[in-house]
Amino acid sequence: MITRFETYLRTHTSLSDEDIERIASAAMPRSLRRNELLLQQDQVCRYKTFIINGLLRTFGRVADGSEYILQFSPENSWALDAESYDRETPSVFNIAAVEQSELLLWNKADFDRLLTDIPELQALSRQLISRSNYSSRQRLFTALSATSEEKYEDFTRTFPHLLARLPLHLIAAYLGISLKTLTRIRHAQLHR
Amino acid sequence: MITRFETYLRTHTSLSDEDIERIASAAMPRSLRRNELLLQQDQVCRYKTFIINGLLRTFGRVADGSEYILQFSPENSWALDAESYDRETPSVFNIAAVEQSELLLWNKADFDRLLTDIPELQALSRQLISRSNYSSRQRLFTALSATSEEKYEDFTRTFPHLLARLPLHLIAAYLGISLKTLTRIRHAQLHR
DNA sequence: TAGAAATATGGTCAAATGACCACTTTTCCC
DNA sequence: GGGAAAAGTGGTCATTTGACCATATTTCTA
Repeated sequence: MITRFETYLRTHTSLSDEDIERIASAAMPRSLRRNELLLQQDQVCRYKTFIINGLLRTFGRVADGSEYILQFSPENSWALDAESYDRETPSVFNIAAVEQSELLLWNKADFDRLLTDIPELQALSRQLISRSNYSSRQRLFTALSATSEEKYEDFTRTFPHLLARLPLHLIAAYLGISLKTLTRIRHAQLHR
Repeated sequence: MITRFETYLRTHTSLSDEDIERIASAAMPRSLRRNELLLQQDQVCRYKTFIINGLLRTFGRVADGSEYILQFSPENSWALDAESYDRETPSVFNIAAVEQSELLLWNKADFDRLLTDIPELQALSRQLISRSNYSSRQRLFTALSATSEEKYEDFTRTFPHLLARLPLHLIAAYLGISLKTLTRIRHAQLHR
């Protein structure tokens, strides 16, 4: 289980075996059942989370109770509410499991120490943050400018591997369109 | 002119006079007329830019030529395409002046040196990047979840000082709605 | 394995939105 | 100062979208 994480580190960095071992051993394993929450809004996000297998979603709720998804985090990726984690303030978002998932958690104190002690982990961390920021910027632009159909096509292009694992209403919540609109788009694409 | 930037640094950091002087003297002044471009898509973003006065917009174009605005940068803020600047790759976005503007530019080599030499500048830089990321995340959520009217109200709440300086079609391009819809919202709010 | 819950699709209707056009007022710049 | 461009508003109509409802199918789980 932890081996998967070690493999991830080995393929994404050139960290020494000792460092990898040190990072991995600071983690707490956790599993999440389908729909179980990892982080609830109004709580502080206390952990940096690596997904070993399964699939998480980060989402927010609006006044009427409906949910909109900011991000999906499949195996070999990370999940956290960065603002809440960094500033130790209550989160406005939630993180929950879409599928039964296996996770590794680090609390902030431990992870910060690893970051200061292991420069290459810091480099990886920065790289991940940057990439995530570039892609949210791109996503914001798509959200502003694309039609519903373009948004769906963009999604299928960008995350082909997630398509089959997600119920349509979650894809709709990610695209910011109604389930009805999404079904219509799919229907129209069939007859072409 | 450069004094304004020095004042900015003094109120946002506790940098020494020497450091402030060093940072300021590495900058190139530049002015931009209304609608003049600072960065054009397909070009590499070579400068970190501080806005002394005036107002910039960062925007992208879609196939049909219409524009959508990612960000406004008024005086005492910064503008750049982070992804293009960091990776020295062609930008997909443009930056242009909404009003006649006075800027300070640093090229990457110079600014990187300042960052390594002056830890507190690095701290400020990190803080600015983080804040910008938190707010784009929040903005993405609004773009996904809010109605046109809610988006406009959110905008007036968040940027009351920009309202009077911006023509409506630029606000519409920022909200990702048509000018017509924006006019309708304003019309409806009058009769209430 | 049976019942319950989740999922996918479709129909209908009303509301929201955008495209296109016209007109007036304001602002800009030569 | 004056002509041109930009900005703001409004009308109309077609399209898109969402809300609500129903139903068939699949999946989950007790």
